[in-house]
Amino acid sequence: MDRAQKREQLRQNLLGLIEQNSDGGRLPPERELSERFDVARETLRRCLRELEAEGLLNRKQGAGTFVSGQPVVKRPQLISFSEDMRARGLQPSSELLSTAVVGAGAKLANRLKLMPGSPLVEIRRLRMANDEPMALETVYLAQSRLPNFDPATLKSGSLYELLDKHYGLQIRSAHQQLQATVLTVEEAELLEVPAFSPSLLVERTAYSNKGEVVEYGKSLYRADRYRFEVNVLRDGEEPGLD
Amino acid sequence: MDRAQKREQLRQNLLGLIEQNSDGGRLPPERELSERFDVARETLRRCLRELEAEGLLNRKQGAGTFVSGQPVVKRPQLISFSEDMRARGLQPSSELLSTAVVGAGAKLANRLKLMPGSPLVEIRRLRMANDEPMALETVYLAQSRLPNFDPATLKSGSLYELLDKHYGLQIRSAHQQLQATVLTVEEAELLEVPAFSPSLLVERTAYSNKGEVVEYGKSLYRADRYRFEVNVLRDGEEPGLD
DNA sequence: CAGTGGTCTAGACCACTGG
DNA sequence: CAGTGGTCTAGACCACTGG
Repeated sequence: MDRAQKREQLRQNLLGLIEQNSDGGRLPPERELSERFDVARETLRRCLRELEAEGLLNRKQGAGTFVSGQPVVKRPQLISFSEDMRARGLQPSSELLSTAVVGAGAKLANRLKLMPGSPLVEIRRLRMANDEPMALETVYLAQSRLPNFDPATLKSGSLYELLDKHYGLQIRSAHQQLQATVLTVEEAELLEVPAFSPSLLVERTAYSNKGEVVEYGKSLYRADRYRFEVNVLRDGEEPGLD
Repeated sequence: MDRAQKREQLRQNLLGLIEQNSDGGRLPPERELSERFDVARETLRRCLRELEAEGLLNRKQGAGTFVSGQPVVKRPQLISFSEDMRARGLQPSSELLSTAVVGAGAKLANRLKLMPGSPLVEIRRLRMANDEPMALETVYLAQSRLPNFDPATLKSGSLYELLDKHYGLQIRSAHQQLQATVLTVEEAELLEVPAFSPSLLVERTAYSNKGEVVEYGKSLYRADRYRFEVNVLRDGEEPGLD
């Protein structure tokens, strides 16, 4: 039998045990399990660790290994504004405020990993939900990656879709930073709230599947209409570290 | 030397090596490292696995272990305020503002899945980083789960630790909601910022390993000193799943 | 092919739990 | 205190890489 298959087999056996002992049940001790399934205790433990990381098990030193009836927390995903709004039951739309080509300043050059002064496409959009302003978004992309870019295509569609279809750029991951801020008079006007209203500022750096920075953007969300949600798990173990 | 300290020591040594071989450099082979740092290869490997999961290393069978300059998406984790601050290189501390027993109103009863009117322990703390106010935190727990609760123990320690040690309650996951808001005069005073300053409001519902709601809390973070970070992946891809 | 990381073992001892 | 999970070891063999 193949080695890799051995751990897979063991995993299946353990999953069987977990099914039988639902919610709160205790598994036999590790030494007994390792003997029963004919694997070394460390091999068994590695498998148990993975199942624990997936939320199926719960181990406590000195006490035992328990089946946890807990639903697994879903990993947060990168979704576009449109997807986000639809998931909230709202109808997304956009108003293109401006597009421009600007030279990258120090900060933007750094974020996008470009030489300072590199030409950037700047896109400003007012993002609406059920025809009410929800967020003010400014996005920067390296112009060199977008030959013959036509801003008009953005009037209705999604930026990510455009990047994918026209330029083969696929966003794979993003780093987001959230902070609270206060709107300027101009921003407040666009979002149709009183000047100096609070706002949730989301900065996003998006990476392609090759690890290149594709996009840097900042969105100002209306504090009265938008909440950001995250589900998180406790503990350092990542499932399947190897 | 303590066992746990041994892996910590090893980790520090490896971090040192990583610093020296920046971006793309190759680490010595595992067998050599394990000899150099006087640990078993499996121990070394476990440490390497962790560093890889954190995105600092990149291992490839047959080829070697490389320092990765690439941003890797880290799974977001539920961490306590103290852990959060330490990760940011700041020294956490707390000032206990008040503890009280209050009856659950409709909203709190709903959040904590209790009958309205159930007694709740309310804990208010000013959380500091490097002795400067960082956040104002209010936490609610069902009193019935905390027999003989002594608020004094909270003066220095971590709430999660207390829950674990004294009551066997382990937090396994949480749902967090973030929004921007404005501080009241009283809140601003405690946080030592001007009245009506913006603030990042984080609401958290924490679940035990059995799926019960353990804690509901809200924290007001100083907008000028705190950013919340999330890394997200597009689509179903999970890094490091086996 | 030599050299690398990946898997697995059998066994020792430690740290914690709970009666 | 017996029993549990947690750490670590020394060594074997496998699977893959790259010249």
